[in-house]
Amino acid sequence: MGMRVEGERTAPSAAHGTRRAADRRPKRDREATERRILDAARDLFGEHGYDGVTVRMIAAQAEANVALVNRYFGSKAALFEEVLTGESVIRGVIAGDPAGLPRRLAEHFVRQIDQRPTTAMSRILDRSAGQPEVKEILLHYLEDRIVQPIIAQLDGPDARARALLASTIIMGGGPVRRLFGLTDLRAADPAEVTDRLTAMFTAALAPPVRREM
Amino acid sequence: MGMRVEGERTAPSAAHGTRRAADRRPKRDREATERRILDAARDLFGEHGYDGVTVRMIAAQAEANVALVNRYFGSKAALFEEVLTGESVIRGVIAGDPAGLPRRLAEHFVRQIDQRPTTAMSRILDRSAGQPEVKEILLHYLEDRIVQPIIAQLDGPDARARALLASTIIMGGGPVRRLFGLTDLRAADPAEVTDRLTAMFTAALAPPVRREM
DNA sequence: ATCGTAGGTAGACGCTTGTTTACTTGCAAC
DNA sequence: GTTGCAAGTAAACAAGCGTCTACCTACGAT
Repeated sequence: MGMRVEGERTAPSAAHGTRRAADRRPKRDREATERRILDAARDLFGEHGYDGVTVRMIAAQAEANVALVNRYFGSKAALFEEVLTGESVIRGVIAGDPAGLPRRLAEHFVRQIDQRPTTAMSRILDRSAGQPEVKEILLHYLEDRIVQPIIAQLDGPDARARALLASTIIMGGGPVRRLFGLTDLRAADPAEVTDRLTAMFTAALAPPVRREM
Repeated sequence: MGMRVEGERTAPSAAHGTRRAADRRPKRDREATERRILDAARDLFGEHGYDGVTVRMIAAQAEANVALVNRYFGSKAALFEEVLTGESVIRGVIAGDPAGLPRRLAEHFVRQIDQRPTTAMSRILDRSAGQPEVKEILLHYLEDRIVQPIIAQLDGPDARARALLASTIIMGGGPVRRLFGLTDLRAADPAEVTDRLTAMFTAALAPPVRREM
C-alpha cells in the first residue's frame, strides 16, 4: 500500500544539470517525475474528466508526492492545459482533402469505439466543461484544433454553424460512450456504423442546397 | 441582499393538513417551499449540471434554508432524480409517426437554440455524469425516456446502435451550446439548420440500405 | 390565553478539495 | 568527508462540500 516502488523508471533523461555519463539514472530525476505526472494526468483526465480527478489521484498514480504536481506545473488547471495542448490526434484526422472529411471523421469516431485505450482527448472533452477555470482552456482547444480547421475546409455560407453541428456529433460521442458503454455500438457492423456516421457528418458539413420557398 | 421577501408566493396550496378556507396563505407553507426548492434545483441543474450546483446555491435561489433541501428531499442526489423524473418534454417529441421522427428531433434541437430559457433537460445531461451516484440515475432516465422510445419506432437490425447514434447528436448539443454559446448557431438560417439536423438524424436512424460487398 | 406541533433556522459536523509551507534527503562538486 | 542545492516529503492550510442536530417560532386547535 504505502510502500514506495524503487524500480521501473522509464528513461535516462540525460539532462540533469551537468550530466555527462550516458546511463546514469539517479533515484531523484525531476524530468522523469514530471513525465510520470503528466502521463498520469493524461490518463486520468481522459478517463474521468477534470472534475473527476484530484491532484492526489494524479500524484498517487504517478507515484509522486502531491506537492510536486503544483510545484512542477503550477496548478491543476495549468496541468490540465498542458495535457490538452499535448494532444493532437484529431488534427491529422481533419487535415486532408475536404471531400473525404466526413468519412475521415466517421472513421475516427468508429476507431475510438473499437480500440479500448482510446485517445484520451475526446473523452476529456465531455466531462470537463464545468468550472469556468477550464472552460476557457477547453474553448481555445476546440476552437483551434477542431472548429477552425474544419471551417478552413468548408465552402459556402454558415461555415461556422455547419462546423458546430459536426462538433455536436464529435462531442456527443463521449457522454454516450461513457454512459451506455461501448458494447452496444460495437455490436453493430462497423462498416455500417461508419457509413451512417459519414452520412451524418456529410449532412452537417455539406454546402447548402438551394432552397426555393 | 439578505432581506427576506414576503410576497409573491405562487399558489394557495390548499392541502395543508386540515385547511378549509380557500385563500388562506400561511407565511409558513411547506408545499410552496418545496416547490421553490424544486424550481431552483431544476433551474440550476439545467444551467450548471449536477457537480456545478451546491445545495447552498439551491437554497439561496429558493430563498429557503439549506437544511430544508435535505429535510424535504432526502439528499442532493435524490433531489436531482426528482428534477429528472419531472422532466418529460422530450417524450412528446419522440412520440408520433416514425417517418417524421428525425424532423421532430431536429425541430426540438433548433427550438432549444432559439428560445432562451430552454427546457432544462438537455442541458442537464452533459455536465452531470460525473459521480457514480448520479450516473445510474442519468442512465435510467436516458434509457427510459430517449433510447427505448426511439428504438420502439425503428425497424430493421441494429436498432439500438442507431438510436445511440441519434442520442449522440442530442447529447452533443449541450456541451457545444454551453461552450460556444448560441449566437453562432442562431446566426444561421433556422430552416437551413433544421434541414441539416433532419438529415443528420435521418442518417442515424434510417433502416440500413442493402450493401453489396 | 395557551399549547402542541410543524415549519424554519443557525451552526456545527466530518470530509475532501487545491495549495503552500517548512522540513528532510539524496547526489555531486569540492 | 563536507557542503550546497535541487529533489522529494509530510503536514498543515483555508475553503468548500453535503449533511445533521439542536434550537427557535409562527400558527391552528383547544
